[in-house]
Amino acid sequence: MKSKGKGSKRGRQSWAEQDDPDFTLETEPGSSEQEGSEASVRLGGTWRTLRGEGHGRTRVGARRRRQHGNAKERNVRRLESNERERQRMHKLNNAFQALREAIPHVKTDKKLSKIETLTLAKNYIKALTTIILGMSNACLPHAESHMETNASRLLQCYQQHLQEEGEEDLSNYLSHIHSFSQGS
DNA sequence: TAGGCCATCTGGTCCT
DNA sequence: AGGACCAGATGGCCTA
Repeated sequence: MKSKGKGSKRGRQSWAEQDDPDFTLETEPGSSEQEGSEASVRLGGTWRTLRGEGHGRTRVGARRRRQHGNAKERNVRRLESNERERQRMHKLNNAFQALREAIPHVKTDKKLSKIETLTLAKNYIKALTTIILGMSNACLPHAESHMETNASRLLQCYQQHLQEEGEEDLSNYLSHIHSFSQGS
C-alpha cells in the first residue's frame, strides 16, 4: 500500500465500467473475486487488468470524442492501445539505457535516473563541442572571432554526415571533423 | 514515513 | 480512421 497520500480518487468513470449488457470480460483464472470493478483479460499471452476506477486526466470542459463500437470492441482497442504504449515506453527506456552507456559518469551501484541521464548527456555534448571547437580554432588561425561560424559549420558537417551515412558512424564523422579542422 | 522514481493506464490531440 | 505522442493520475518499490 502506498505510504503517502497522493490525492483521492476522482469520480471519473472510465469506459471499462460503463454499463453494457452484451459485454462480459473473461475472468482471469484464480482471481474469481474481483475487487471493485477490476477485471482481467488475456492479451498477447499475458493477462492484463482493466481497472474500473478512474485513471488518467480529465480536462475540464474537454469534449469527449464520440465513441463508436460496442463496449467489447472499445475494450479490445483500449488493450491494444495499452500494449502499444507499453512497447513505446520500453523503446524509450531502451534509448535511455543506451544513452546511459554512452555518457561517462562515476560508476556506482545506483543507475542514473532519467533526469540525471539527460542532464549529464547535455553537459557531455557541451563539453565535447567546446573541445572540438577548441581543436578547430587551434588549426585555423584567426578563427577565435568566428566561433559561431565554426559551430554552424560543425553542425552542417554533422548533418551532412547523417544524410550520407544514415547513422552515426563516429569514425567517419571524426574524419569529417578532421578535414574540417584542416580548413577544407 | 515522506519523498523520489518508475511503470502503467488512460483519454485527448496530432499526424499520416 | 487508426496509430503515435503526450501528459495527468495512481500505486508500487526503494531509500534516507
